Amino acid sequence: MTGGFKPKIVEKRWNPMLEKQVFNQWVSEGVYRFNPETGKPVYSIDTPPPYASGRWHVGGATHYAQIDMVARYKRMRGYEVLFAFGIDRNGLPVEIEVEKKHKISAREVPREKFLDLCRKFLDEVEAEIISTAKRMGMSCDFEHVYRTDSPEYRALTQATFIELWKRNLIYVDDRPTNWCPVCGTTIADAELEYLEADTYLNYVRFPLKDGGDVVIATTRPELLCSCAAVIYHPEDERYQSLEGKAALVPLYGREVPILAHPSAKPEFGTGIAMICSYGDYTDIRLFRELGLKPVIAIDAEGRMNEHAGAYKGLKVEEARERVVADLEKAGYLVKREKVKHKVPACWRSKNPVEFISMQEYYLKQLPFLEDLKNVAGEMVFHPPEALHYLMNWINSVAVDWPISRRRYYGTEIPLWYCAKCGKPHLPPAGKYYQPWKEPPPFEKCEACGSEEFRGEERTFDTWMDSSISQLYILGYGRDEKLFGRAAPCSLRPQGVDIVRTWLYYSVLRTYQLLGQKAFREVRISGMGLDEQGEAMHKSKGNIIWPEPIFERFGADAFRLWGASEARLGSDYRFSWERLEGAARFLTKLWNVSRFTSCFPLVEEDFSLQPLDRMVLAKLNQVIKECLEGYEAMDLFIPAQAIRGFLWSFFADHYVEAVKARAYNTHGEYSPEAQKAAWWTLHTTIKTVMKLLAPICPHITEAIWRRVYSPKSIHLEAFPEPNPEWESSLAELAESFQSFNSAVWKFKKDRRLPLNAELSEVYAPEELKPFQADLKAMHKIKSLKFGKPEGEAYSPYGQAYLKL
RNA sequence: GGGCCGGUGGUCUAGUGGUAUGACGCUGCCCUCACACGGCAGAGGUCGCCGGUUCAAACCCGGCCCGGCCCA
Repeated sequence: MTGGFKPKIVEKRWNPMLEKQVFNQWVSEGVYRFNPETGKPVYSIDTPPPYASGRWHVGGATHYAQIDMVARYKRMRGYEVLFAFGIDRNGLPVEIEVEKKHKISAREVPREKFLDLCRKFLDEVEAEIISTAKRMGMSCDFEHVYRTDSPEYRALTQATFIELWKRNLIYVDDRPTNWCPVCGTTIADAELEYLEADTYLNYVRFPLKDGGDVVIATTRPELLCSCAAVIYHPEDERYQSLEGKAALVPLYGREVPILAHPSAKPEFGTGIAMICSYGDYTDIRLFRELGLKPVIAIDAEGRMNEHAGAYKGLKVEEARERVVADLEKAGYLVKREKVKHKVPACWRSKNPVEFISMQEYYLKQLPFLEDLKNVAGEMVFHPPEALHYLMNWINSVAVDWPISRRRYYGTEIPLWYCAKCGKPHLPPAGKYYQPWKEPPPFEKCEACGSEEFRGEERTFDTWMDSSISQLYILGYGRDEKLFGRAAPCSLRPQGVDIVRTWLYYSVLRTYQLLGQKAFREVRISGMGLDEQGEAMHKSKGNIIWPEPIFERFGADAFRLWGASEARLGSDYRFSWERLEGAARFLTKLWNVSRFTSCFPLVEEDFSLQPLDRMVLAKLNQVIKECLEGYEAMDLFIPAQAIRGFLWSFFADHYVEAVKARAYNTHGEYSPEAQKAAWWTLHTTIKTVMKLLAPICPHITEAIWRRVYSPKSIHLEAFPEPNPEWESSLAELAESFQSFNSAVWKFKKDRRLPLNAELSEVYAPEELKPFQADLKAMHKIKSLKFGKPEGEAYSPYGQAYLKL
């Protein structure tokens, strides 16, 4: 380097492999340990407990990285951040994975053994997830990772159930619910997804009792045996003559009424439909509305039962084909049309659900919907429009929440039933109970005095556990001091895909238990997509894993990409190109810092030059932008602002202009002016490091510790605009930049090196304050201002130049 | 079928009344003393389509098409 200035940062570029060292230093210094004893306000983040049945792909990893950025920002803003990290270990996906892996069925192995297999599997995946989280530089409290299947957590789930039971919010009912024959359990509406499927629309002739016939259209001919009525639209002129008549069900010969009902769609099929128990939601509604008697024809395994007569024992799909064949043979089948339609399916197994009557426990939610809309409105959403995802769902909730599941790896429903009279008994809250294998904590039945009990075998819907994570992390029921101080939870960050489940249920449960909003703020992010813009699925084989990215580019490059890829709320598409772009910015950052690190840190005897004041004024603007972006939790904004300022303005223009003064090789600048250059360089770099620290925690930490302080940058206060830096000189930035470009272009057009000398140049009048720096920067012998006379000058924008 | 969101150079993105911002990529030149994972310069878009309002529309209104999400 020139003039004996040696950089404190020696390496020419940042080595991402050093990130691990940086992380270990944080751990050994306990930088992110949550300390409830500080007087700082608590900022609690209810990070989604990643589901332990699968590792993170880049989409998931990006989401967690973004949450970490928010956490780090809040920490620098003076909050004691409670950044919990939990692992969601309950529920069906684990069971399905384990069944697949060991080629077993949960129902065929002893429960105890099955649970062990699940636990072992979960431990393995959990270790991978935590290792990835650490490699990404997450600033969670890893010393206190919680698990939703721990006795403490499950005891809390059970305690909330006991509480709600006592308040009469839970009841038993035998009603048609969504039943997944593959998983063997009831599921809630929120757990349904609609899959497009190819199927046949069958046109079936129903004879009329009094002669003649009608043709109905159905996609579910196997349900003929449970047909209870035939409907047409009241305004459908084709069928007015059918009023009051009865039809005979083909193959079964049963007589069913023909009714006019607005649920029939005249444009669908023939406009006449059959109502069966239960083909779909409409069926369920109509049975209830018309008081029809259901005939359940499908059993819990998804097979036809005795009501189906000859088709008994067949699976639904098999029965469908056989029924169609028999209809055709008997002359009832008019035609078949191939159609696409949406079928409700289990979101875990992806199998179509059946509607089957089952006795299950329900949690009342219908009476709370209006209140929920009110508390939802009290929560601040980022982005603000995301509120209506929740509102839309609340508005479409139509039935209470079935909360019991006929599965194994979940929190047990804490109930024992009297073996004699059947009365359910609740244990006292506070302990974790496993009624299927434990004796009851009471002697005899309250009702009949019997001493024999039967333990409940079912578990809860996983969302019963997940929906109290915001209470659990704050110590609800365990640490009342912390809870009283920190509730309601400050932030729920989550993906848009689980608004109707995790967010909705959390809001519901918190309201039911505490009568208040669950969160102060909610951050809703879009989904991570692959390079083609499609969602990543194991089945599609398009998953991109983050670990190779960390190896090649480092966690910070990945994080910067994750921050700058898309605005908050939009989906983000993975791109190797853009990732490389992020990595390149880090190299730039490193090298500007390296350059700056050549110069001494000075705090006095400097005299700021106009060029310096312009930079500081611009820096103020960047600080403001960053603050706005971080407050809105939209990391795209600070990421873009920092990049634009540091690279396109600071490095490209200011640094180039200030080099001569900083080196002051020939002593043409005063020591005060030279020191001002040093001070401005360092002040800007220090500030930018802090602005970027939440997004790129490793590289900023490395630079910080090498040049500025042995203490972590993450313990620094976040920058605020400095009123003393305000200056109208900021308005000259554009003119300054275009003048530089003009000179560069002039030299380029003449194939001159950029360090070639120019004899005479005219610059715009307003740039006069920068005279000395500009002169040195462009090697101009004579720099004048305004517009020259004569034709010896080449005009370049506002500049006029002569060799 | 209904609702919501989006459609801006090859890709992504800013822009809410005066013909367009930035990034990535691309092309050319340059190893200029922080950086070739660099610098400089440049090409590239009539802002999904049609119509309307207006002196003036990417931006306002209506209709349509495409993509996505949610609901029925």
